[in-house]
Amino acid sequence: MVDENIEKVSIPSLRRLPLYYHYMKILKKRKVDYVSSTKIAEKMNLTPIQVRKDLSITGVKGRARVGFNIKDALEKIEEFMGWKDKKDGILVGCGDLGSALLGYNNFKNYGFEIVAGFDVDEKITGTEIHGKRIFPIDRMENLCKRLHIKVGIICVPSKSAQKVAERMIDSGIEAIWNFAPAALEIPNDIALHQEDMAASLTILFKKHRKNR
Amino acid sequence: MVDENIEKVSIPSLRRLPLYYHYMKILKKRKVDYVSSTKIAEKMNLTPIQVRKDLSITGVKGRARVGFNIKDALEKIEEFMGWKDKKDGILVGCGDLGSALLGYNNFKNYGFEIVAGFDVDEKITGTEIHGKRIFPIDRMENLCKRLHIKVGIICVPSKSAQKVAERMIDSGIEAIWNFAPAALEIPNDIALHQEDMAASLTILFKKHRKNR
DNA sequence: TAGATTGTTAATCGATTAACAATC
DNA sequence: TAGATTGTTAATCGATTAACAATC
Repeated sequence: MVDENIEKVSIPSLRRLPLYYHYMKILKKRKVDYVSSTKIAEKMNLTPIQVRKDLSITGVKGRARVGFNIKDALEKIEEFMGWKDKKDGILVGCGDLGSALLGYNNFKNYGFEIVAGFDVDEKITGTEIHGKRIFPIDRMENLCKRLHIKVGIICVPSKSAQKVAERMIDSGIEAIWNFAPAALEIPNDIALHQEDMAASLTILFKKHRKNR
Repeated sequence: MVDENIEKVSIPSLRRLPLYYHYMKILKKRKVDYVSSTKIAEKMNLTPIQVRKDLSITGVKGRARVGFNIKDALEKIEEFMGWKDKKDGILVGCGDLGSALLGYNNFKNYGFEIVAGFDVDEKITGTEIHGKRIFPIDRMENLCKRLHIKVGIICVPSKSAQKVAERMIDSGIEAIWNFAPAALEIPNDIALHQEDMAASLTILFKKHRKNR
């Protein structure tokens, strides 16, 4: 049942669920116990039907006239999103953005931890950034295989991104989160999520233009 | 014609266009002049039809049997995406992530520039980060109004995000790029783009799980 | 009870894919 | 010329929205 749903969930739903989650977290802190789809929808300019549909994939059940139990809903969202499964990852490219991600404390709330950083710059290899050790890139394969690490984050300049991706794949990485503005060419069985500042900026600008 | 299309373009298309762009940039560097939709589609596991449909919204015309002129296509994408229009923005919350964004050089390729940072921490106000001056948050309204700044980036902790958003709106900001994991409640006429690490991570994990 | 809210089934809307004539 | 590729129109697919019975 749950496994069937995993296949069926749409990307837009996966983007909305965290918003409901953040909002319900705040309500929980305010000691609120229940919230209706109407209330949630109002806050984020969506329809109540959409909120109910999204929440229903997580398996949470609401109560007519009352709404959703916030504690339950938070639990179910965490479970469905896979935030309860612990996952380790490594990060390559410890420049400004890479360093920021190494220190991003919120990852642990989503079951994710970056266990090490890699870089080519000998000035930073051997040091620690935000408590994470930084290794030369030659050590990646050994470390990833030894610790069975499957998630890799790319924060290198675009022109090195493809090479780093290939090296990650050789190291046994199965899921790549790419922050470099580069179209990676990788096999079909490797999961790729592209974080694209260009796309984000453009979506923001287009929405802005539409409003005027 | 162009203005009609602006309304019609889908978010998924806006996310794909930068990928074609990055890829064509590389080809251009390699002195390649033309590329077919088939070739592009192959590289990113899409269909050629989808690539042609996406490209057609930008107004670029291909040539049968030859494909798309890369120089033309890059030009048209830049134009359509609004990367040629110069836009200034400010950033609030100069912690790790905020600092990284202040130093993110790629923004200028998309016509965007962060002109100043704001923070509550007196240890950093008055200093510069990556060449950008950091001001106390009280100065935001005056500066934004004076320089007609319409774009604001939020990099503060979640619990302050709502307050910062409201302050931005008071300062005349019309488009908010929110990196805090918080569901902002803002008027309908303010553009909002939520950058959600939780959503990104989850999409990556789900793709990964599906592959196995 | 009355009425607000859920959850599900059906209808609509929009994006992707297929088909194919036009073109180089 | 033959055949690869574009661009457009039509068909399909999937996500959103509407309708409404069930429920508390």
